Amino acid sequence: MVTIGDVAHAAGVARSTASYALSGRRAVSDEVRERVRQAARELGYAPNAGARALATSQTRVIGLLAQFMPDEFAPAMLQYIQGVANTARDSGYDILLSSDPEGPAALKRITDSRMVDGVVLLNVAEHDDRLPVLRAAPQPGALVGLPGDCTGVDVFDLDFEESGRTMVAHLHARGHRELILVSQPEHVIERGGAYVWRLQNAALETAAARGITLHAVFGSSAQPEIGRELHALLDAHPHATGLLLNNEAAAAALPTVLHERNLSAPDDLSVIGRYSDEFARTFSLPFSSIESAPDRLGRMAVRQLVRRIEGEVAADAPYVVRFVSPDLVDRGSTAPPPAD
Amino acid sequence: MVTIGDVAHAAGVARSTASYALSGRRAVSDEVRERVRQAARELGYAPNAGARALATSQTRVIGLLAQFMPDEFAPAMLQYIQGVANTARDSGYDILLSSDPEGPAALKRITDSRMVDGVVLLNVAEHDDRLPVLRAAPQPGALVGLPGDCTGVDVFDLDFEESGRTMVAHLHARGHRELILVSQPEHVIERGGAYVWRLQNAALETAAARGITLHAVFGSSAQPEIGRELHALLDAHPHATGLLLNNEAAAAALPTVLHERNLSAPDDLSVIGRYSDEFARTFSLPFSSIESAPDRLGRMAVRQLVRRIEGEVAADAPYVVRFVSPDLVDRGSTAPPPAD
DNA sequence: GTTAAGGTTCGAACCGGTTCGCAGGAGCAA
DNA sequence: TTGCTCCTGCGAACCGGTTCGAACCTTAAC
Repeated sequence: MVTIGDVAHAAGVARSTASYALSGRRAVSDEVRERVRQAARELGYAPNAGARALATSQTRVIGLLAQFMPDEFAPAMLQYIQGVANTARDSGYDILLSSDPEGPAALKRITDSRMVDGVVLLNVAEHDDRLPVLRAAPQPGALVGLPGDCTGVDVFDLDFEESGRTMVAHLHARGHRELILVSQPEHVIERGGAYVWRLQNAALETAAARGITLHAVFGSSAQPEIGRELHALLDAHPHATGLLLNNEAAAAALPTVLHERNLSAPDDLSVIGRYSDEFARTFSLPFSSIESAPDRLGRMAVRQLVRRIEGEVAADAPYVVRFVSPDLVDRGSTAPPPAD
Repeated sequence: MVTIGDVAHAAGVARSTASYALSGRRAVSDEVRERVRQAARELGYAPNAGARALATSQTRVIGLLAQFMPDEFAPAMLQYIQGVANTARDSGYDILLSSDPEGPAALKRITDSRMVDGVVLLNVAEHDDRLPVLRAAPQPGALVGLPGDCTGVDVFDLDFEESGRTMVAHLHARGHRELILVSQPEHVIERGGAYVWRLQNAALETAAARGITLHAVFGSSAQPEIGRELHALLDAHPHATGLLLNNEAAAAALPTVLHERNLSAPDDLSVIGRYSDEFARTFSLPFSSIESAPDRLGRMAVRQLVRRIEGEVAADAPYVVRFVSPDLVDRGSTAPPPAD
């Protein structure tokens, strides 16, 4: 392989001069700089990443720890990954992806061996095993998802409280007085998905404050089951006029269920979901929804991480916990309740 | 950070001895080996990846070049990535992910700077811009997807010809004599998706050889359109009794279309798709399908790549082009045609 | 008792970059 | 002419591993 020594030799200068000519970190005469660049181009010189990392203790690589939950919808995860990957490379970083089932060990390996300058954790749970490892690591970290303890890391998440309030307020404003909220299954919460609680509690409080009824239930995340559950729910609450879905499987199953009951939204039932626009497109769901904006969250996390890596924020600058406000994407599935 | 020098010092030996003690590449007395290991453990030593790469010219990282097509279904892509990532780490490799829209430049950067020991290309097109770059690189490469020219790389793909034959033969064996094949849209083919042709041509030949009718058409990959197109198709060919779908959007839209026409599979229409089991689960599709096995293909590609990296196959060993035979996953959507 | 063989360990060089200190030369003022 | 500064470029050291050759010490063989 062609090294900077070869370039220097071809240009008739010392290695150090070639390095300075290419990096611009010290003044070099115009003439020499041009000769060096020319030589580098002609020889097809590309600096060796390992050597550079060794010399500068910078890898220009960001670690991305994704955990694939078998019961989670793939499109959303891929959007997170894309948001992170694209933003990273716009900032001049590559991505080291770990989809490791046992995340903490992988994280430790990657940070200990200095393969990365920083780390993004996706899908962070309430008590996440990866967090202690990340805090002990010398590299900065950014999370997507809100853990119980946010010290030492920058955190980005959707504002689930606000999402819950918005969903209820939206339907209440249109005159609905009895609503059903289908959350994700309990095992998602047990796994650390506290966001399910956050949305549900905020929704319940809002409903209580406004004096309307909200039936909150957990639904399965598997397809045939959730369909049956939705039927049962609609049977059990015949006077409910609004349906809130914080459960992607339920949203995907609902069109069929409505069809089978010969109902349509918003004429018979107003519906609001909570999922990404991409998800809506993939399943061609006609329901208005709170946009979960995975790409945006991924981008924000990387941006902040890069700022920390490059020292644009002081190492002791306070850590950020930022909630992005929910956008309600109107697909026309809400209206005043039927006159009855 | 703690270096091997620190470990050596703590154990009272030379750096080289510490290195040999840890790597086992030369004999070291039991006593010293134990002392060194002990010291490494106590100090929390982890070798610096950059330094090791520099010394050994091995990074133990595999580059993964995924191209996200906006009109492609995310779940499948994620499965490829998972298959690659999991197999890689079982073999002791990490993954450098590039989702670069402009793949060739990213590939060149990664290989030139020696960030990776080898490369896996996903979603390879008939004439793929990344291939010349890969051939010029010093690292070996493995592809998922069949390009026009396979020289210099190992190639893995589903056997689309066999898939086409199987689909037609399966229905013919059950007595069907007029079939419809919905392929992916033409722009997928123009982009280099020759596999669409491969399946379609094989299906047409098989139908011709068996003296039955096959209407082959291209369908959109967007949701509202493909639904209308399916309706139009069924209108246009009222005597067709079998439907073959090499188009994921069509498969996802079909349940609704059937419902709207008050048809059901297999009683009124026999249906076979071509998509992954994961895809079927995500959309809870009740149709039998040719399994596209993305995880399996990803795994095969990494396995072979690792063999080449580690020199288990001679550098001049012939390159592999392997087609995996299609599995037909029976979900009970095929039967003899209705008596009529 | 000398020599050969074998097992251990050490020191030095190397991988390919970056960076620091210094030296040589030009330009300018005193 | 001397003295100073400024501009360029060079050499050497360093980052943290790995690996080669040689030296040392036992032990065995003749």
